[in-house]
Amino acid sequence: MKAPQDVFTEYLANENLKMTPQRRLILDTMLKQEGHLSSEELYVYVKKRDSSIGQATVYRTLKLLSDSGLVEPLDFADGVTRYEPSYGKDHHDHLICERCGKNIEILDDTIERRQEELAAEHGFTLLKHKMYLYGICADCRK
Amino acid sequence: MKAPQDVFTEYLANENLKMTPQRRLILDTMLKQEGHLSSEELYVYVKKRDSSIGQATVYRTLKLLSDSGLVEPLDFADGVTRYEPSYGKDHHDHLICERCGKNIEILDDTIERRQEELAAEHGFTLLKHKMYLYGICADCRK
DNA sequence: TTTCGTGCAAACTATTTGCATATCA
DNA sequence: TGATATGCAAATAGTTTGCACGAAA
Repeated sequence: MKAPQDVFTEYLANENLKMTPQRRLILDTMLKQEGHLSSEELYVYVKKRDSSIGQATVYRTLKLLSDSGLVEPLDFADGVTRYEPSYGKDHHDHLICERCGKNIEILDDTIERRQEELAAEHGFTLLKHKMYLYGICADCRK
Repeated sequence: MKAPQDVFTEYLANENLKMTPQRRLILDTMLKQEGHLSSEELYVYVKKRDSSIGQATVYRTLKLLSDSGLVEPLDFADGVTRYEPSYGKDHHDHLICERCGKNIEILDDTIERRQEELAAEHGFTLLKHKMYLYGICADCRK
């Protein structure tokens, strides 16, 4: 599997876009973080490494990373778009504790298959789906 | 089953809030519309019936309707929160055409059941879920 | 008759964009 | 060299909020 940095560089070249130190740094920072980062959060980390980088560049780069398939936007419906590295990772959905915010990655073949079937039954070609389960985790229920 | 208007009145009384002509009109307008309305869209309809009503009142009332269980907020990830009447209606998910915006209500017992099981396997008590399937419909594929 | 609601406009938050300058290919 | 990227600040879009006045319980 290609390194993410190479994937990004190739994507940029393909689109007649350019690799820059900013883009390299933002991708690197994104990949080093675990879990789900908002643009704002990523911006904070990025600024620690290069305080001259502007917030707009982070927004713009995240869009590129998303278009190139390296990260995936998540939508927990709190008004903030978060991203997670997705390159080389299996698809998964999310199980979220409404009390403590705990966020567990889940995957279920039965559901995935039924989603395909359901779409087909309605004449749709399925492109993607979003599934979020919200509940209270065991710790919070104690 | 109680009338939605009564449900709303009771909810308000319970919360020490008041029924007003505006709230009555907004609920009534919401229920008369089919499908998924944003606050902005609802505001346009509401203004046709009473042009003195302010947009903030529509936002505030939608929140109350949501809290009282009469309507449900939807999140199609386009930056706009939409609502649909949910009182007395069965739960369902959405299958959305990315090209024409067609929006089909779907429901699948197998998926619903697996969602419960998945949550339980992780120690969660499931409160709710969101599932959106995105694809291209037959018409748009022609 | 007091608490709550309303309309208005201003405030807010997340994100996007215009522009002059700086940088990559 | 010429197209693209950057940082900044201003602009945008959806939504929320402060306030003085008006209305429901």
